[in-house]
Amino acid sequence: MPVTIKDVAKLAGVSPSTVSRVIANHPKISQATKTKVYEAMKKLNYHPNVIARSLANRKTYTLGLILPNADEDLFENPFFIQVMRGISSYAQKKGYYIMYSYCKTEEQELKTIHHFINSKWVDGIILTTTRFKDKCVADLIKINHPFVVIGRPEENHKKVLWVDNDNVSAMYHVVHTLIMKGFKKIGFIGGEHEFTVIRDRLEGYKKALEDHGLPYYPHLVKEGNPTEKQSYHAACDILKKDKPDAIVCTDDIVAFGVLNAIDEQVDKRIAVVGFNNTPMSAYKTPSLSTVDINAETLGRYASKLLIHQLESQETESSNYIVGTKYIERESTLL
Amino acid sequence: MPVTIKDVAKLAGVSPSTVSRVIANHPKISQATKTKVYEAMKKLNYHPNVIARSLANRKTYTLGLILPNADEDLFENPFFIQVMRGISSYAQKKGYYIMYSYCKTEEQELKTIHHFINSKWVDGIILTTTRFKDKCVADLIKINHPFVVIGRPEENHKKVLWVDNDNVSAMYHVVHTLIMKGFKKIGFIGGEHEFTVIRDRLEGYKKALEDHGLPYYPHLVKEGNPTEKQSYHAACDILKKDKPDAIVCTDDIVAFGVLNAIDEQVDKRIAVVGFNNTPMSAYKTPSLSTVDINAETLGRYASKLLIHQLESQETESSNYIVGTKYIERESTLL
DNA sequence: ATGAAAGCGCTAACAA
DNA sequence: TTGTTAGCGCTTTCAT
Repeated sequence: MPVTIKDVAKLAGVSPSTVSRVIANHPKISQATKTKVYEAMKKLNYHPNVIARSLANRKTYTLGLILPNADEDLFENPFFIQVMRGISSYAQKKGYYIMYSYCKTEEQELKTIHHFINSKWVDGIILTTTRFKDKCVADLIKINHPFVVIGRPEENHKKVLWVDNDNVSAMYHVVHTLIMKGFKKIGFIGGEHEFTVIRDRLEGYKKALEDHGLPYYPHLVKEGNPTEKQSYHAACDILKKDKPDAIVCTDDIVAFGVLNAIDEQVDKRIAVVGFNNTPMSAYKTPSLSTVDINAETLGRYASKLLIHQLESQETESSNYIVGTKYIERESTLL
Repeated sequence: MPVTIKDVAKLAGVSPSTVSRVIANHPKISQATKTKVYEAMKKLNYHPNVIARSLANRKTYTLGLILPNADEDLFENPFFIQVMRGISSYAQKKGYYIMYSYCKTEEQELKTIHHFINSKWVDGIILTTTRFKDKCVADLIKINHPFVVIGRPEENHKKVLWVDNDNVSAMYHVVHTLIMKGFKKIGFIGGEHEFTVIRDRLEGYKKALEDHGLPYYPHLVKEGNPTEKQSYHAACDILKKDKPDAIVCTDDIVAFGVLNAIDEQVDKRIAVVGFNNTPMSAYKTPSLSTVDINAETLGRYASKLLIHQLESQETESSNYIVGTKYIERESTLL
């Protein structure tokens, strides 16, 4: 038989509601009764039942985390685990718990989100990637349920909570740096165009070329499935037609595929830059120049924004931009 | 105002309990009322409130996942994310959700476990690593709460649900294979001795040496913090005193540190084997021979065992041994 | 500052 | 086969 609030009340010689008030740290409660109640709780080893509290409160103190389950490759990307740790570190501090769910497709994401919300499982939702016209974002806006998204949503910037890197300027900086070092013909290989992060990085790439008066060659730009294999083929395609002196990529895994393709060339002097600063990027030979996007910070701010909204606290803004850092390694030192 | 079971009952012209029975797929319910109720649910867009159901049922359909948060290095180890995916894939199929929590220390693990249980958040607990005399395991046994552990607990084999690789024979096989290839003086560098997985792999190492009539040299064996840096130093220590022709490691990250140390040697002809088949192991130059431990399968079986126990289904046994596979790559081809 | 009582939404024993 | 009723454990008006 579990010990309930009633047992505590009885032992402390007060009413259940008083015990409840003590737990909730209600202001108008005398120090004397507080002490009595705390003692009774200790003596009985009482612990509030979260489920009962949730039912009465209509608040579960749980956040639902939607994780994509794309390719193996993509998945083992430490990005997600870093994000999860960031989310958890803030949430835990605030007494929130995280429920996660892997979703294979956008359809399944929608289904999971609706289930989380309809069944009243969670107070808020965290999305970890943003598509161009994201149905999840659209739905969440429509049903007006609290959520935050990692990655800038294409529409409704103001209404939506989001955290992201400034991917345009991050990639701009990479390309700019390469150009300053004397690279002139720079290719771009990226993931699916439907994700805003890819679009942004492509935009930064284009902008940098433009600002430096360099032409944009469509045949040097490839987007697609960001696996090592696909990226290898993408690089081969480019190298068959032309010979860039550098290739920037939207992910380290993409860069690895590109490096493999370059390795088969006679002239291997092509600089490569990845993105995300995965552990692998440092281990590879040659080590890979890449961009650290501070994934853990992205996660931490995501839960921060969401929890603040749930507790209707004032926030400076509805979004955060997390800084990035270009890390130069051997793959750009030719 | 949320739509409840009462609204459905009213519209369908039945009692709330009948609706409840329809939801639970109770056998003794006429097809006619079933249809009526389903229609009413559709019409009202009704979704059961899990929290209320949990309170009435004393069952949350939620599993608590305890994740260690050791070193950055360790953490970005894809092992955990693979395990998580495995857990989730089975749980989701069975209608269970997963709540995760990162714990920095064993103390915090204990605290989190007790909180999960005391507050009635979860039906069962999943532990992702096992220490030698694991306090979490001991506590969970003491309070007799359902749980499963990934890694074989040192004590109470029979009473506890667990899944693990056969780490003794996995490492035995590695060392055996090396010996068969002509390696004679084989070192061992591993993680903390407090973890059973490390103990087991060490045991397999010793056994293989013994079975092949090779001596066990304590100065060729190091255990400690399994970071790249620490492992580098451990390897340096060994190489200062002696010159093994192979070193087996309990983790790929350890092996990377060892490779760095070897790289500084004049004679680099020392074979290295890692463990866990991380993506990095294939990318490294030279690529690293390693052992695939099927982390996702470990996770899947863990949730399977736990959920079966929660639903008091018969299980063939209280534990699973998940197969391993030695993957030979360049680091052992000298 | 504290207590009584109703209710959060669902389930289950007991009746019918 | 279905309805009635009494909880599950906690919160929260409304009194006092």
